[in-house]
Amino acid sequence: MNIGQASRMSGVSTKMIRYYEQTGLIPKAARHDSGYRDYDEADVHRLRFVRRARDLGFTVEQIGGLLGLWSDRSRASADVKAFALEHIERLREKMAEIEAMVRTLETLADHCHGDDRPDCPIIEGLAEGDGAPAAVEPRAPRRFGTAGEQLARRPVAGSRVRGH
Amino acid sequence: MNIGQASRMSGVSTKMIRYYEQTGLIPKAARHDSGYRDYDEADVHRLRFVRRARDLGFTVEQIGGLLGLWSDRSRASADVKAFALEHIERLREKMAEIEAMVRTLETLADHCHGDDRPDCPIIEGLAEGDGAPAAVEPRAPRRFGTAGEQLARRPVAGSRVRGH
DNA sequence: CTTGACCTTCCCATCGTTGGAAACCCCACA
DNA sequence: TGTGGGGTTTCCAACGATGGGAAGGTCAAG
Repeated sequence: MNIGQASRMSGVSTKMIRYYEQTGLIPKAARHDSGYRDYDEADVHRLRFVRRARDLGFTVEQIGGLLGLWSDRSRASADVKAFALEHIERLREKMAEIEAMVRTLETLADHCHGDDRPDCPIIEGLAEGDGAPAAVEPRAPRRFGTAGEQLARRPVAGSRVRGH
Repeated sequence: MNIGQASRMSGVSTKMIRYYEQTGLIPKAARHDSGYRDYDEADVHRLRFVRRARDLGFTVEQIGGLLGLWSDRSRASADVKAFALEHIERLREKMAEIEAMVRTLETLADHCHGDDRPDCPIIEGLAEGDGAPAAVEPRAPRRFGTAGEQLARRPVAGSRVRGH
């Protein structure tokens, strides 16, 4: 089948299928004489695997590892479990960071009367708030970046395949 | 003061200070005869504001809005509060997405014995799991992208200024 | 044979951030 | 006065995952 149908069946956009192939996450697709990529059920199966892993927050690199574990019939289930548990741990850290943001913001918002007057503890909190970096000892490098950095991200993607 | 000192005092890297200036988030800095940028206390104050907002997960664009609210003495505190509450809402959505991932992964991991044998419900869940996109109706476009997409992000950044 | 849907390979943009190169500036020390 | 080292300037590129679009080739139905 052509890439479009594989896309529809897997839920991975054609753009991403080509990208995954190009970066080596998935093997190069077979080609028709025309040059069109040709996919079979196994390919679609793999693409679905990739998409589900992606939906669970694994990076493409990690998915490479998962694909390896998938096709390695000699690997122990403990290996997979460790992989998953580590990922869960990372997800929890991310959640904790966001939760901390929410708490801070709620505290600020709670103290803001939210009426027509200009005085606003939220803005003042941002302007004068603690955590003054000059007064703060160097924070240890964080393994996976601030959650804040993750929030500034990309628009519309739940609409992956259908989106065009 | 030079950019380096402003960076140290604000917790914003020199790179980012220049970037914020270039993109218009902050006004162009004054210059010495030498061409070096020149910052005063007010500039540092603004940079700190930006950094705190960033740490709370606001995008640079949103921070532009916040800076406007900050300097607009005629705006109502209600405006700021609405801004904050909306952001909190977005943070909560993000958390909920990640939480859903965690739940799914935990369910899978719970069913994995995690020993030397190769059978692994985690891998099988990825390979065969429900949510088969072909069988699923088009999901509505999501306003802020899947949380999964946010997780593939950047290394080391808590070490912003100290990092070099 | 035309039309339109599909496919191909390109390159570009996004967002926030870092890295590096080549050049220039400043200050202290000899 | 020379020199060295550190700070600074601008510019260009990369990351990761994704979408957008152009310019052209292919295919199947009419």
